[in-house]
Amino acid sequence: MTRPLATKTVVEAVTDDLRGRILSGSLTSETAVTELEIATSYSVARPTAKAAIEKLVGENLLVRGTHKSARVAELGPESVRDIYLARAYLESEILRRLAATHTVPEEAVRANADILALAGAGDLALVEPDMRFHTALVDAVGNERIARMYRSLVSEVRLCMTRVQALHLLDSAAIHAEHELILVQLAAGDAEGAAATLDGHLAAARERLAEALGT
Amino acid sequence: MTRPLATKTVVEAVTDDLRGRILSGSLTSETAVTELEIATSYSVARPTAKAAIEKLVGENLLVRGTHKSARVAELGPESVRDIYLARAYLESEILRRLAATHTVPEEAVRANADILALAGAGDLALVEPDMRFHTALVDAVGNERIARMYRSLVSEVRLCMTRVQALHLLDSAAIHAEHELILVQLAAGDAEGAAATLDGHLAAARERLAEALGT
DNA sequence: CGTAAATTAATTGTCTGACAAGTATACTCA
DNA sequence: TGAGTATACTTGTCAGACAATTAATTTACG
Repeated sequence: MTRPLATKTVVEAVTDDLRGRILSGSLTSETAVTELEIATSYSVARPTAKAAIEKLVGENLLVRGTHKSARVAELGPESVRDIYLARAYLESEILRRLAATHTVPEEAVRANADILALAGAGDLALVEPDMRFHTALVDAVGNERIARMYRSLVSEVRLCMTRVQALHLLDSAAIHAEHELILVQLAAGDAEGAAATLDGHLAAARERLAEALGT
Repeated sequence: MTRPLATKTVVEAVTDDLRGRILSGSLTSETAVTELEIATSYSVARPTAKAAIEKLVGENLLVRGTHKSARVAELGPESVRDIYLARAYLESEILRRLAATHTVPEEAVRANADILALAGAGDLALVEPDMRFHTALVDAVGNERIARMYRSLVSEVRLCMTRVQALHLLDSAAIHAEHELILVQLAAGDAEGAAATLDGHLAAARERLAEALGT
């Protein structure tokens, strides 16, 4: 069996780099993303730039109307609440099912340990292990489509977080403690408890983020 | 406020028609979908056909590797189980939340009535109101991203169903009864009961569909 | 006769260049 | 100052072409 090596087409390369720029916050909704600008800055043809933009529109990271320039999706408080509520719907049910089989994903344990290790490394550094913790839970159910759906949400969540990276929204100790509680409840098979803890965990983050983005 | 009138670009028109042909089953995974064939049959340029194909790939209705022709996504038993399990994850949590507020969506009630009305109209006719029932429940939570995720699953479910339309997999009376029970449990605020009923409802459909598609 | 290598055909990836169509802005004239 | 027109900018679509890769067919050799 030959391993499928990661060869990237030009469109994919541009898409990935653009996505990185969006998620890192160096591309904001203030500046328009025109096809010509992308094409010239990457030295590719316009159809190539167009394809990359349309891919990101499909991922809901960019928005654009017909004959209008694409822009980074602006995420107001209502979008943040929508995203986090969607997360809560997905993840609380996931926890119920994991608790039913007393499953405690190893990757989630490692990710939570990393949160403690990075305690004083700045707020932005906490985002990655936090995301990894939740992603590990989702992946543990082994459902391809659930994982796909969650990925699309995660992109938007990261988009939010870069906007408020300067604010001290994340308290590493509190996050670690709540995650730990969830893991304990999973091991104990306490489905309702785990779901409730997660709801609280996400609700707190949601409201703080929504408030920070509020006009 | 000007109403956004539904003008379709050529790419959208081709995409919509192609999607219809896929969901109706007139395009199967046996025949390859080449860019040139689409371009000539619709009398559009190849880049236009390419864009339409890539849109449908983004919707997981078509699959294709680099430098290979696109094909309708083949859905074996494992895909069916994956899809239905994802549905169960989403919908059972949705029912819990709807039950918490004793919400009984009117559209779901109407859809379930239609299932009875179409009792003897052939199996394929039952798919539409069945889908409408579940979609109504999802839409009732008022979450844009949840709705988006569910839509992508529904497309794949319909893709499955067209493959087994000849089999008598759906018993309208049983479906109606289970739906009715869910609505009653929602009204009573019985979250666990509604979730359990749904799980059974989806599990039965899933196994019958998976078995029918089994090699 | 069967297997492996080489050639050929088919398909997609990407580019250049162009024109049409729509949007938004700026400008002119009343 | 306000309204209508004119202009620049951007996207939608097309045509044509070449490169790169995959798959199939043919050929050569054991």
